[in-house]
Amino acid sequence: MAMEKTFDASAAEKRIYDAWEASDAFKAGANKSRDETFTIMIPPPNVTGVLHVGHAFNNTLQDILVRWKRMKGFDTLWQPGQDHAGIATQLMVEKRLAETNQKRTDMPREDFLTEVWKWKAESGGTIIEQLKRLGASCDWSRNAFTMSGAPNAPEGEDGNFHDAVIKVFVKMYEDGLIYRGKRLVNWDPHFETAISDLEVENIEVDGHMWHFKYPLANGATYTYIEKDEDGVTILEEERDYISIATTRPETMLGDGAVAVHPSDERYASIVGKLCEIPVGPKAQRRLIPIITDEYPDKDFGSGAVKITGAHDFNDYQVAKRGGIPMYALMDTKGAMRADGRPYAEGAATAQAIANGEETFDEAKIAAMNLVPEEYRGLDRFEARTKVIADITAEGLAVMHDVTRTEKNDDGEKVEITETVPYVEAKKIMQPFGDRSKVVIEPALTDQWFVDTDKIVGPALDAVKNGDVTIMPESGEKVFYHWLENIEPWCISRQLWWGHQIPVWYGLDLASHGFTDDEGDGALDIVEMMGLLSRQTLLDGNEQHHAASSFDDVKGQFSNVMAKLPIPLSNARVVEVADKATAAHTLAECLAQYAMDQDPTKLVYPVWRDADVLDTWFSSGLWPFGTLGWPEQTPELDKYFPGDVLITGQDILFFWVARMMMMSQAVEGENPFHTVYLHQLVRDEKGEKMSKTKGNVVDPLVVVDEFGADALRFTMAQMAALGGVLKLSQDRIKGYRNFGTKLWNAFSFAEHYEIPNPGDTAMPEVSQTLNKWIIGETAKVRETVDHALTDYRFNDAANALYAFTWGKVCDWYLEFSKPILQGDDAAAKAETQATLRWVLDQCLILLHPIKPFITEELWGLADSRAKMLVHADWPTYTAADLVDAEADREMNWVINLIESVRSNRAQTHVPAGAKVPLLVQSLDTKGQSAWDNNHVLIQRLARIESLEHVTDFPKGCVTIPMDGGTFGIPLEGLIDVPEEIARLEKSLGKLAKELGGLRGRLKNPKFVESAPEEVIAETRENLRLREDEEAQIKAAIARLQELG
RNA sequence: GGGUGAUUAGCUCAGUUGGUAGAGCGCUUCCUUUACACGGAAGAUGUCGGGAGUUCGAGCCUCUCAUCACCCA
Repeated sequence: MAMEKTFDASAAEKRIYDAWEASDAFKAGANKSRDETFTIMIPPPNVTGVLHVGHAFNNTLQDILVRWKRMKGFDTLWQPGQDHAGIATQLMVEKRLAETNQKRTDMPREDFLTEVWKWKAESGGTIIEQLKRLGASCDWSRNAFTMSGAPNAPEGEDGNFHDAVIKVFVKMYEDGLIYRGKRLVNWDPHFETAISDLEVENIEVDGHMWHFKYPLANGATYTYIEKDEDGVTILEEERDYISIATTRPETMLGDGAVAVHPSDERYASIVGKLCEIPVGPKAQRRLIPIITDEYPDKDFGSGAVKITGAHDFNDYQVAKRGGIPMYALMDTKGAMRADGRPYAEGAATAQAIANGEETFDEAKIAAMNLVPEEYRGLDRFEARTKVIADITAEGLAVMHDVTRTEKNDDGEKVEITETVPYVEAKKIMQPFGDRSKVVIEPALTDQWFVDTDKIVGPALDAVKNGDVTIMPESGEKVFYHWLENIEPWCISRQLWWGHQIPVWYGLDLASHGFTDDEGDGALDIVEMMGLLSRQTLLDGNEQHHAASSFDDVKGQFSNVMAKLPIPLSNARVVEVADKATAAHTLAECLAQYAMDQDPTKLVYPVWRDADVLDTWFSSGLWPFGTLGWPEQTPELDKYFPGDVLITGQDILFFWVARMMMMSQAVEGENPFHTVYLHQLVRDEKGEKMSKTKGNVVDPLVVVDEFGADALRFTMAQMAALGGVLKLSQDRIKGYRNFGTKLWNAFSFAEHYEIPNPGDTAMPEVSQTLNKWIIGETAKVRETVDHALTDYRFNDAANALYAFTWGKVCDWYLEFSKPILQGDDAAAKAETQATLRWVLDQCLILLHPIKPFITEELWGLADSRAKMLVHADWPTYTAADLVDAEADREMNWVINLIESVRSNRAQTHVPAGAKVPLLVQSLDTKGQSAWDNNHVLIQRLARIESLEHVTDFPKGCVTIPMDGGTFGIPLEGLIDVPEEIARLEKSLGKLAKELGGLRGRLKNPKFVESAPEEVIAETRENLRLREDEEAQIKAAIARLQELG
């Protein structure tokens, strides 16, 4: 069966991939011939995801390493899987529900989760199929999912991941590494959840800065003096207010203070006084103190800053330092709060606090709603507009004069000066949710945090002491910088899709005054009812415990209850939906008890945290969760810790650092020894790919057009460490052509009817040509191994390209033609065997990068012991196989052919014409090189004959070679002046080089300090150049005689 | 504002302990020669961003300036 003209990738790829899978070629440990393991954990793509060019790059590199190690006989595992991707997936399913006018919040949580699982079943396999099209050789039988084994998972989604996540949470909770706290977090008003710092994108947008007057209390005044840089007073006036600049007027209602810098003389006289927030009902304007803090920048705005601890990260720090109350103004949707007691009451309490007349704690502040009735329920941006309008209307906006030119009724230009509110147009950095794209609101909420300070140490040390290498090295600096300044990691998310936090809460009865007034160890009805009538159960504190299930947590609550007076000490712990239900249930059962005095009916209701864990909490467990942890499986034993993590630089903090911290915190080991970070893949101009720009390259479209191998080779070739990745269509096309070149090398072999028995051993050879190519093969094998060992994928790809095309196809195949067509049966047989062997080596060495076409060509043989995917990687070395003499001779031949061709072309000898060749003073080595290879030389350089001469004729082009000078007599064929000009040009170049070489050698310091071999090399170089110069000069002389 | 990286042929990029610059694509000329026109042969193009320094010698090391990109504020 004759080979097709080119490799039909689209037809062959699926067939080949199916054959690999059918033979379990990718299974963990497949083709192992040694005990060493090689493990790569795939960075799990989102289960919602579709393959983008970053995945294609990332997974190509992983596949190259895995295929290479598998062929080398390592016990290899490439662990695949997907991430449940909390926010992204929930968003996706919500969008889908919206198509049928359904909303998540209209359905029970269970039903929504069923929808998500349904959606996962439908489209979760997409990315797997796409990875297969790339040729990814993952052990798909082990495919993992970060939500596997969750309580609500449908059949077929069993697995250990949920257990692992819960177990780690409980362990870290018990070890004191996880805590609950009220802190300012990034709040996404669209998803109504907290998100981590890393999920926030700060984008510069056009904003405004408003300037408002905060009147001093009781009509106080002060002299405001503004000085310029030289200390000269430029403004002096009496003021009864302090001017505040803000980009967020709607948060003024929550101000707790005004801060100025301690060194700011302008305000020194009013520090400690009170000023009035100029918004809200006049009767209840709140007064807040003017304080000092290092935070305000004297040169920014007015130098005075309003402090709104619950709505700004900087203010939060100031408020914490200064003990300033932080009043939360917004609800979970980013609208102004509408809950709680009337504004007047809240404002009065706040005033009492500001006056120091009343103490406060977190819970008390949190319950207060300081939004005046007229603003309640407004969206935050509507509220902003209204606040601005109200303040301006009252005359408390800072005004300034603006002059503009206008045409009056007569068409004349007139200048009009108006006094308008002072509003600066300003670029401001605004935080956006990376998923929701809405403005993130800092919000003061109760969240769960990992105490990263406590677990960051081992991860830092691992890199510092070299246990984990980050490539490129610059990644290490970035890693240190982030980890050394690490913030607590907020891990709770107010979502439904995810691992529900395994924490249960109960009302803290001890703190509710369920006290035993009589001290008799028992509560009587009066004592209990007294408490209930105060109705403080809902506002009060809670206690919480973590455990992997409700049954496990029961005991912990019982233990606490046991310390309470009878009969509460015997109450049965039951689970209810939420806090409100708990309070209700408790009250009801106490009332019941009051009637029947039956302690067996007493219950203590607890409720589970409704939140789920940050997706990255579970993906942090990926290196061992995928191997069956917490079960001590054989796979865990064998494949953990793994070897290399290949991932994008953008994910270093999100994932890499957290995996390192979690692996250490849980298993006490580093999850891998090497991290290979790569950049974002960009378009050919170096710009980020984005849908809006329309420059997104779909890897599957590329695969359709050029085949997976071409894309893979391009990816490998781009993968220089630390480099920017620019993907260009032309390159991909070029490497597709490379595949065709390889294909044609095989059709060459077929054309010459070279036997193809398969699995040929390296032949014993006597022909120089064959010795040479075997040596070249050994060299490239070493280069490839070294390159891949060092993760220099581009070096490996380039070396293989240069070898296959530049050595095998350009020279070896050409050289072999005369032998293959000749009569020397022994030489022919040897060359046939060598050629087959060399081509097989090309397939083996190229297979990790170009798996499909190589497997296809491998299959052309009569029989093969194994598929190429499991072929044994060669171990021969250049030291054993390179024959220096053969090497020298073949290079001499190549050199001669190239020189003759070059001279022919430049002197316009017709390409088809055969020319005679002359040679002068050829030494024995040269003569033998000629004798051995003259057939090749004559054929490839189109030479008629060789004649020994003592002098070259006039009009002869000379070719200086090691061991003799060749010449082509061209009298009458060449354009003399043109040829002289050409030679003089090269003489000019040579003179420059000679100058440099001579200059160096004449410099005594160079001779003194440079290493021996460098000097020797320079001398040899000079000798050769001088030789060349002499020959060119001679050639010019001859030509001049002619002219 | 802080950090990291980049700046090399027309384009996209290599260049591993400092020894005097390479690849692919594109371009020019020639060739349809019995593996391959997704091919073959030959060729042109670089004060390695600017400036200074260390060195016998700098694309590579140091400093500085400029421009760009990304990350974090």
